[in-house]
Amino acid sequence: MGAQTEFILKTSSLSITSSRKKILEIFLSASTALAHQDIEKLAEQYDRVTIYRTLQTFLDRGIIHTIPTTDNTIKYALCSDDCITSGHHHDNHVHFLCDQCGRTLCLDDVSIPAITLPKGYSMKEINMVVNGICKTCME
Amino acid sequence: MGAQTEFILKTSSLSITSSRKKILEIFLSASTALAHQDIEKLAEQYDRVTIYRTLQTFLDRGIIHTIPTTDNTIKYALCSDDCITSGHHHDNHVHFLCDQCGRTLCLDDVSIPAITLPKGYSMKEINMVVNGICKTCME
DNA sequence: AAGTATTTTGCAACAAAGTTGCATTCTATA
DNA sequence: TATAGAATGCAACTTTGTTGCAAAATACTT
Repeated sequence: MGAQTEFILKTSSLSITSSRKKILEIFLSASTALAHQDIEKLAEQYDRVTIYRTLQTFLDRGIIHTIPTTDNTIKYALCSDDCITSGHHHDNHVHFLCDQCGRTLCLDDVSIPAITLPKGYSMKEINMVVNGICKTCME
Repeated sequence: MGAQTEFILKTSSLSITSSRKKILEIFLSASTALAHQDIEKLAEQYDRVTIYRTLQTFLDRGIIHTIPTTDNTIKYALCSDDCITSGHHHDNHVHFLCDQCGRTLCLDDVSIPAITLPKGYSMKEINMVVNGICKTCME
């Protein structure tokens, strides 16, 4: 556990601090994407500002990525392995937001289909987010 | 112009007020999706609270829809005609966010491809947002 | 067309979310 | 282990969003 977080930090040439390890652990043990607020609650020993700055650092290094939502919050999730090790970010799966339990899930098995943009547009990133009821809430 | 905004309000059985007309006019003459902040600047004669409430009302009636972005802001855009008149909201085109000029464009001609969710998931809404450089900025 | 019920607005106060500068503490490295 | 550089915590601040309530505007009835 500690080893894994330290490895990720070293790989991204970030210095190893307890707040970074803690926040990484939170992501590693989370089954869903997390909002800033979620992380604040789970890492309450650290200052709000530290969490803002740590999340920003992780985004810059491609350790985590953001998932856009329609409710004015941003959710963060760990990038998959190939996403971390490769130079730039590419996250090719669909995200699912459950309207009932509020969780944000990475549908790793559902990849984003290709689209053709009109002439003159260049694509850098693509996001596909589905709202609905998740498997757990349907049962 | 005034006639069009009043028609939209009447169709949605909303009372006709100057702030609602003004905000609708802003949307009608905008070529891109707008953030709350944009509307505040363009309708500065009205209270911030009024704008929040008006946008919420328009969302509830399906006059406008939201576009999720990765930068923690929500953008609003007019729904297309068939989107207004039909009972519930269905916005089937891809949205484009230009990283250079910051504008959010509705790519009306690019429809969202169908995807298959894993067993047990039900889909209510789907959003597809592309980041990159828009046509105007590429020239 | 005037009066009235209802809705909408603006204000004030507040709560939450995010940012910045700076002094202190911690980490990496020689 | 000493030190340069990076990260953290704190305080103060700005921005963003919310709520209650009185005043004003709108819609409706006669």
